Amino acid sequence: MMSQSESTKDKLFRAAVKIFSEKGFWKTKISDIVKEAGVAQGTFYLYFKSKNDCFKHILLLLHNETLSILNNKFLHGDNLDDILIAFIKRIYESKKISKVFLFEAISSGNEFQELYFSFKKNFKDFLYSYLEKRLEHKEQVEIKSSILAGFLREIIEQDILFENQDLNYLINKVKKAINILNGD
Amino acid sequence: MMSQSESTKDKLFRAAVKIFSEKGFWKTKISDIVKEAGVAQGTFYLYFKSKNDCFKHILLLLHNETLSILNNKFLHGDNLDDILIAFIKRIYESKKISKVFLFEAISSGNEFQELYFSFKKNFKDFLYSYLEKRLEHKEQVEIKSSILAGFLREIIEQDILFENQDLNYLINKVKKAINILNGD
Amino acid sequence: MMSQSESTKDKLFRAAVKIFSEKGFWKTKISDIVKEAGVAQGTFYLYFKSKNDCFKHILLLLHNETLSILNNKFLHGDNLDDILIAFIKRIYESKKISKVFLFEAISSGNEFQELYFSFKKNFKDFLYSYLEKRLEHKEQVEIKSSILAGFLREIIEQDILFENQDLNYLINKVKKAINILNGD
Amino acid sequence: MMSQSESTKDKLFRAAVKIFSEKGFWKTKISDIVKEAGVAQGTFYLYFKSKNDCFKHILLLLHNETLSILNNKFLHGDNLDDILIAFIKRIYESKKISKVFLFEAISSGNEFQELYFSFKKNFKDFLYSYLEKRLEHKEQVEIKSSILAGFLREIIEQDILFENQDLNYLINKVKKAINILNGD
DNA sequence: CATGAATGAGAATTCATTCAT
DNA sequence: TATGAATGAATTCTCATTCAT
Repeated sequence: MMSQSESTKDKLFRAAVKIFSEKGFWKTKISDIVKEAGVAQGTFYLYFKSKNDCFKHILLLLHNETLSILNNKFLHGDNLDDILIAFIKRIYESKKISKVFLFEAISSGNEFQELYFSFKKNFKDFLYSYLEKRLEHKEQVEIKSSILAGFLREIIEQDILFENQDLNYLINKVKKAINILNGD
Repeated sequence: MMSQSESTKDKLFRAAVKIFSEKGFWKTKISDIVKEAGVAQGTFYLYFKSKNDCFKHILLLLHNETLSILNNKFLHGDNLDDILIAFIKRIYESKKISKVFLFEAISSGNEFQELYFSFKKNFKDFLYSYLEKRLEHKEQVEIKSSILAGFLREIIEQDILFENQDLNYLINKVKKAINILNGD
Repeated sequence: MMSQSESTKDKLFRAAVKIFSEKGFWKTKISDIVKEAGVAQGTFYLYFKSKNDCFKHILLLLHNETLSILNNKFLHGDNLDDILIAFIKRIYESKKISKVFLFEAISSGNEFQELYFSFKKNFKDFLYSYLEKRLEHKEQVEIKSSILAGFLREIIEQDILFENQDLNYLINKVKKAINILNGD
Repeated sequence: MMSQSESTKDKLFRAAVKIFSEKGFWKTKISDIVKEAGVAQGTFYLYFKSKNDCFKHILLLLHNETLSILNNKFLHGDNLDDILIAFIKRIYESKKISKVFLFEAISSGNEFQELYFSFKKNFKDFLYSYLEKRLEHKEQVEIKSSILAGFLREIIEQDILFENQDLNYLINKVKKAINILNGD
C-alpha cells in the first residue's frame, strides 16, 4: 500500500514537471505547482527544500533514467540505430520533462547548466566510444559524434517539441541520418 | 556628429548585451544594466519601454544582421563552405549576444521563442534552398538541412560558448562536416 | 506510579526549557522542542495549549519555586546573607530556566512582562520587609532594596550567565556587597 | 537644506525606534515601521539592508552617543555624581531607544547580545577606572563597580521604564546610592 | 534629456496549529 | 495518548517601473 505521503510527493512532482514545462523555470511559481497538485502552499516545502531543489530533482531524474536506458542498450550490444531510436523514443515519451531539461536547464543558472553539460558530456562520450569501435576512419570519430549529437538535438527541438511530429517520422529521420553518416 | 542621447542609448545597449549574456534574461536586473552603463535608473526607460522591450531589441538586431550577412553571401554566389564559415565567424565575434539569442530567448517567454524559431526557419530555408540547387539527390535535401543546422548549433554551444575554441579550429570542423555530408 | 503521559510531559517540559534558554523565546520552534523531546509534533499540543502557554508554564514554575524557597528561609528566621545566598544558589542551579525568565520574559510580549515584574515586586517587597526590620536608618530601606535587587541581577547577568563563574565566587561577592551596604 | 532622502531615512529611523520600543524586536514588522513612517514597503530597503540591519543601526547609535557623553564628562574631570546623573538623564531622555537597547538587544540574537555586553563592558570599565582613582580601599573597586552598574540598571528598569518616575526623583536616588557606597 | 528616490505588487518561505488515523 | 502530514496565514524582501525635480 502506498503511504499518503508518497502520493502527495508524486502529485507535487507531476505538477512541477507540468508547470515547469509549460511556463519554464523562471515563470513558474510555487503557487502554480501546489495549485496544480491540489495541496497547500506549505506542503511543497515538506518535500522540496526550495524551487531550485525541486527543479534539480526533476533534472536529475531525467538525467539518470535516460542514461541508464542508453547504457542498458549499449551493454546489450544493440547497434547505433537501435540505441538512438531508443533515445529519441524516450525523449518523445517524456516531452514535457525533456523540454525542461533541454531548454530551461541551460538558462536557469549555473548549477543547472552544469547538469546539462555533464549530461551532454556523458551522452557524447557514449556516442564517441560507440563510433570508435565501429568506424574504419578513426579520424572521423570526433566530428561524427558532434554531427550526431547536434542532429539529435535538432530533431528534438524542431520535430518533437516545435512541430510535434509522430514517432515513425522521427525514427525514419534518424535512420536516414545514420545512413548519410555511414556514407551510404 | 552623434547626439548625446544616441551615445547614452549605445551605452545602455552594450551594457544590456553584456549583462544579459552573463546573467541570462531572468537574473538580469535593470539596476545591473544601468550600473554597467553608468547612467541613472530612470534613464533606461527613456530608451526602452521595458526590460522585455530591451531584450527584444537585442534579439532583433542579431537576427537581422546575421540574416543579411548570409543573404549577401548567398546572392554573391559564395559556396556553402564560405557561407557557413561566415556564419560561424559572425557568431564567434558576437559571442555574448549570440549566447543570449540561442540560450535565453527560447526559455524567456513565448514572445522571444517565436523570434528564435522564426530566425531558425529563415536559416533553415536558406540552407534548404542552397542545398536544393547543389545536391544531386533531392530526397536528401531535407535531412541534410537538419543535420547541418544541428551541427552548427552544436559547435556554437559546445565549442564556442562552452569550450571557447579558437576560430581556426571551428572553421576546420565546419569544413570536415561539409565533406562528410558531401560523401567525401 | 507515574503514568506514561506524565513522563511525556516531563520530556517536553525539559526540552522546552533547554531550547528556550538556548534560542530564546522567539527563535524557538515547536519543531525544535519536539525533536529534542523525541516525540511527534502533535504531541506537544496534548500537553500545552500553545507555544505561549508552554512558555508561561515554565515561567510560573520558576517564579513559584523560587518564591517559596525564599519564604521558607524567611519564616525560618534566616539572616539576609543566608537568604540571598540561597537565592543565588537557586539561580545558579537552574541557569537555563533563569535565563529564560530574566532575559526572555521581559521582551517576549506583555503577558510575560507582567509576570516578570510581578515576580520582581514580590522579591523586592520581600527585601524591603526584611531590611525594614533589621536596619536602624529606616529612610535607607528603599534605596538599599533597590541597590540589592540591582546588584543581584547584575551578578546573575554578568557572573552567572555571561562569565559562568563558580558558586564560591558568587557567594563571596554577595557577602562583600552586604557588608558594604551594612556600612562595614 | 536637507535632501529629501535624508528626511525619509530620518522618518524611518524615528518610526523604527518607536515601533521597536513599543513592540520589541520580534513582534515588530517592517510593515509596522513603514506605516508609521508613512512610506512604502520597498522604501525601507533603500535605507536598511534588513530588519536586523536597521535594529543594529539603532543600537549602535545609542551605544556611541551614550559613551561619548560619558567620556566627555570624564575627560572634563566631572565627579561621579555628575557623570552618573548625566547618564541617567541621557537614558531618561531617550527612554524608547534605551528600552530597546536594554531589554531587546540581549534577547534578540547573538549579534545584538554582543553589542549589549560590549557596551556594558565599556561602561563598567569606565566606572572601574573612575573608582580606582577615588577610592581608598582598592579592594572594593570591583564590587562597587558591580553594585553601581546593577543599581543603575535597576532604576532604569524600575523607575524610568516601569514606573515612569520624574528626573528629580531619579537624581535624588542616584545621589543617595552614591552616599551609601561612600559609607556616609 | 537625465536623475534617483519612491513605489507596491508579487513571490518565496516559515512555522504554529490542526486533525484524521 | 500519540502521530506526523497537511495547512495557510503571515512576513520578508525584490525589483520593474514611475515621476517630480
